[in-house]
Amino acid sequence: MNKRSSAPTLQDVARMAKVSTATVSRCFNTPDKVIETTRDRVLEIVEELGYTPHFGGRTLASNRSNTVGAIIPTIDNAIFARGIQAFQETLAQNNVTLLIASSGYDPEREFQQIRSLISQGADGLLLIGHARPIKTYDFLQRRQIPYVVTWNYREDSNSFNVGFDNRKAGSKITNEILKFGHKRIAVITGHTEFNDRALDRLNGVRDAMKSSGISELNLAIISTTYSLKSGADAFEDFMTRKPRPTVIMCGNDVLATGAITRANEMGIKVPYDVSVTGFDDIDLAEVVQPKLTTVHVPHRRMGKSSAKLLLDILNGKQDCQSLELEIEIVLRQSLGNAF
Amino acid sequence: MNKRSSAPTLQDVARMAKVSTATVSRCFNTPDKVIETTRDRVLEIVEELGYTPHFGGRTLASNRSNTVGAIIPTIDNAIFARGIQAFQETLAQNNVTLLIASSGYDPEREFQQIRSLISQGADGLLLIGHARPIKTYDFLQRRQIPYVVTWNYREDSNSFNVGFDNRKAGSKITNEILKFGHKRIAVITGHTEFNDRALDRLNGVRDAMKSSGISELNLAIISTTYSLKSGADAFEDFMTRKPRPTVIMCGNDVLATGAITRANEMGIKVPYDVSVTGFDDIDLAEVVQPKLTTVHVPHRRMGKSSAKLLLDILNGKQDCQSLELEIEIVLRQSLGNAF
DNA sequence: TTGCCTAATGTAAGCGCTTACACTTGACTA
DNA sequence: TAGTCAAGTGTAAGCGCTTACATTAGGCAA
Repeated sequence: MNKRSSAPTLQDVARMAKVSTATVSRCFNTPDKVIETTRDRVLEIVEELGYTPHFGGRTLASNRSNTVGAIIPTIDNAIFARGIQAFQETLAQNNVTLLIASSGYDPEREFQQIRSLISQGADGLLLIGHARPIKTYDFLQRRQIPYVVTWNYREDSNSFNVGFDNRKAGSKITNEILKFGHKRIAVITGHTEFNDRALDRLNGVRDAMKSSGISELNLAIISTTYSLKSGADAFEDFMTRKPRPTVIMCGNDVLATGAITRANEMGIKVPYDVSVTGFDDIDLAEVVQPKLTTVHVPHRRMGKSSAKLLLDILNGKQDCQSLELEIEIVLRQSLGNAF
Repeated sequence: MNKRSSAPTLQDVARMAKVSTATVSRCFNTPDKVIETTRDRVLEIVEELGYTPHFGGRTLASNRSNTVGAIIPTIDNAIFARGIQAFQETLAQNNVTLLIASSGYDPEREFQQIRSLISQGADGLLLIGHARPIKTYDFLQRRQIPYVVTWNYREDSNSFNVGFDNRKAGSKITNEILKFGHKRIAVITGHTEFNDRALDRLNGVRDAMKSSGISELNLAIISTTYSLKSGADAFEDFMTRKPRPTVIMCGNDVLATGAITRANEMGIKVPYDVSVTGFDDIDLAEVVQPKLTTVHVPHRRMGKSSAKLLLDILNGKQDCQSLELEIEIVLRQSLGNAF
């Protein structure tokens, strides 16, 4: 990597403005401690030189970076995009920069990324979901790293936590489905290892079935990766089984869209031949035909609230609180009566 | 922001391993200059302490950060997600971290973000498109910042550049459309100010029409923001005009999907009543009914190649070359004969 | 006038790291 | 045997910045 040789330094500015480096520094950090005439002169030079403070020097000296990190499973998925965008916007309003890294749903990589972001100077972190190895939590604990867990809310969590209860959400949509008279339920879920959102949703389905007195024997599950094609393939798999399920619940809208697309190709009519539901309520849900009945997740609010909480923690605010958000079921056309 | 007080330092490691700080440092940076027994001892302590090198110190001392920044118009859009994901993966393979910032299509904010990323220590940058104010280029020039422009390829660019020629692409799909006998063409484009991709695509349409001897009077244009709803509204607007266009070309697949969705709602049959085309070939294109005829953009290849080029530049490799990628037209169902 | 206080600014230490240079040791060559 | 060299390690300077503390100057009360 090459040198950033030509970058002007605080020294350069100080020399040209005929003040000490301390004064220049104060112009940035505590402007009201510098008399206006001096400040103007300094800022003029700053402009002229195109001076930008050197981040490394700054963090070293002040032991803070105004940077937080977020580690998300993948960038390439609409599921996270909206929430992260809101998270970032809120941080930006507070002059905090966001570093984004992705783990590819791999806890080991997540751990590395956490270390990497911390050594990059991140003051705090945003993490998705609760499920991660103890050693990761140990590290966070030992290094006293402020962090917020989002995308899932758990009553009993030891972490600061903003999100919705995926288990309740799973139950809620299942109850809705049961109202339509469905008995044979199939679930296409994302892999549940180290993905507590997926796992909790699935357990929510089980909860609801149990409390309605429906045997687990009526529940069929395929777990797969999050892609249109996986959703489509899993759908086809279910449709070749006998007896067919009457409803196919999908772990997110991407899987559900894949399923419906395949249904259309196979000439299977949704919801007349089989119902399909999604989860998330991303744009896709209103694009696919028939439109998806799904769980509406308040992504933007989640991102914004997470940012606020993390900022509060970092600013040492007292009694910071975890926050549970509510979800709603959005009834569209892909869920119909059991036949 | 709070202190990271409890982080162990190089010193701590050195003391516990009974070596100098230089040796510990070498274990990380030039491991083959340290004899194995020493290295093992050091790494053991590193593990035990959960030591992570302090980024600030590191950048200060070495004047490099192994970090590059990317400024994209928005995170919340599938258009960029795939390419950026590939970009990031390639960097990660080379132990380079990616910082992502978003500009919201605003050149002023882009400039700020560039400054911010640079002061964060980014060694180089990825920028989307060529269109930005001179002062931004001046800054990049003056500070000698290595950068790669992507998502558009221009023969005459002064910048390192990986992408496809949006103008040619615009022509190419227009020619395809003309083969289907279309004469009255409507375009729904993103705003073209400081968006050279959109502008070039539009100019490509004009080029193709001109060389086929079709008057500009047969071209209607609406420029709008990139969202499903904007696409839908613009579509409806066009459909109420007389005479109606026979084909609606959309600046990207999101707009096109919005258009088709609205068509379905209005009972307008695509492609029998009107044809619709997109641009990008994201997942959406195969989900919407009818499936989209669109321009396939090699997003992943673009991201990967951009990363490689940027890394080469940063490593001071000689004769780095800009790279033009080819696009292809994907014929699906949304384009039919003019009626 | 003297003494005290405050506001503005300067001085200089040191944040954690890399690296040029110096030193030590042991092996090899002439 | 002395001389040369390379490998492994240590010493210490200094990267750009913040900030505790020191200094200066001017205003005001006694």
